[in-house]
Amino acid sequence: MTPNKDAVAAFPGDHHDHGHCIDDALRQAEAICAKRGARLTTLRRRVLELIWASHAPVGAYEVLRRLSQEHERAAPPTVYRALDFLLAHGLIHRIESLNAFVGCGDPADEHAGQFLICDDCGAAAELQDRRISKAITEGARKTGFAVARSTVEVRGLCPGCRDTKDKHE
Amino acid sequence: MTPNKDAVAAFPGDHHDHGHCIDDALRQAEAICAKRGARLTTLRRRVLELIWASHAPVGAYEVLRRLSQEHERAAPPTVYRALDFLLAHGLIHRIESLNAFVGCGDPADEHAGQFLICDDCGAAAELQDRRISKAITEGARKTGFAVARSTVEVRGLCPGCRDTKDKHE
DNA sequence: CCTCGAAATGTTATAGTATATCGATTTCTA
DNA sequence: TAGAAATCGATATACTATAACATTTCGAGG
Repeated sequence: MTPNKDAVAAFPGDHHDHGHCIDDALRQAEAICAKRGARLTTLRRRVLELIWASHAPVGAYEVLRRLSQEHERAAPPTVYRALDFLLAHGLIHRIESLNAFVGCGDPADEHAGQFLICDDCGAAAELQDRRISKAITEGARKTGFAVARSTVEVRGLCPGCRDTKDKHE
Repeated sequence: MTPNKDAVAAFPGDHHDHGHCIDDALRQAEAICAKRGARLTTLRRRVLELIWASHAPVGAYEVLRRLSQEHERAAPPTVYRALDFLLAHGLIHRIESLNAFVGCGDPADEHAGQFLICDDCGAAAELQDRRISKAITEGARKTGFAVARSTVEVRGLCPGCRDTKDKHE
């Protein structure tokens, strides 16, 4: 078991080296796929890269638009199949409340997604807070419900946007 | 503030008097709308009733299909407008992970929705568990995120379906 | 009661999200 | 290298949601 990862993720600063985020994600993806004998094809790799273009979740059709600029024959199934693959291997997460997808920062570790989504800049940070998972499992158990998986999507303001609002409003 | 409502909701039994659920929901809706000077028109009332047809979330187009059988001129906006009204007044909730809507069992009390959704029978039970809300708020706070509202949708098996599975599998 | 303005609903069109299906191609493996 | 399986191409279509404007209904004030 991995060490405690409560609130592991946070919002990267405005000026972080995002190229590093992308490189890191792609390297991890390759390692994971290699280990599992899964094929991270050029197309899938490229879709993963496009999703990692920022920390804000991206819609499937936005991925399609971007992909189309370099890949003549891209159609909705092209993208959805790649997304399905990436989801199946935990390389991306689906944000239900946005019908959008975001890169997973820690794909090596199986985990339920908990997301903080900024209403201002759109960025999504992934949380892995044991207290939240535990509260959910226990709350559910009281009613006799057996938890399989859970979706937690929190909206509000990220630290950066909160500061901006404070100054200007 | 209302008294503690941790885990207020549970799954109604298979043989509960669902007519009572519907009547109760409609009565509460009328009281709330009256108090606020909001107009619970025939159409809105009927849509609320259709959503309360069961404890499983219903899609907008399913509502439309049902409504069409008695209301010749129903079109998508007819339904979506009614849904918007009902959402605005807290009479129903939207289940993001299903693109569907479910009646609110306690519309008089403002609350964040936390839902337990059975993968087998489709029923959704609403939870109002302070520990979950608290864990989310605190987990978010550690990262400097200011929570506005949160979506919690838990999938798994409800007590009834869990029993059934135990017997037959 | 009447009228006027606002709210609600009707109507048509279209945007946005996702999948079914079948055929062609590539890749892996025996 | 042939056969099977996985991937991708291509087309069509289903499902979800909203835009825009016309018409009707409702209710407050005259």
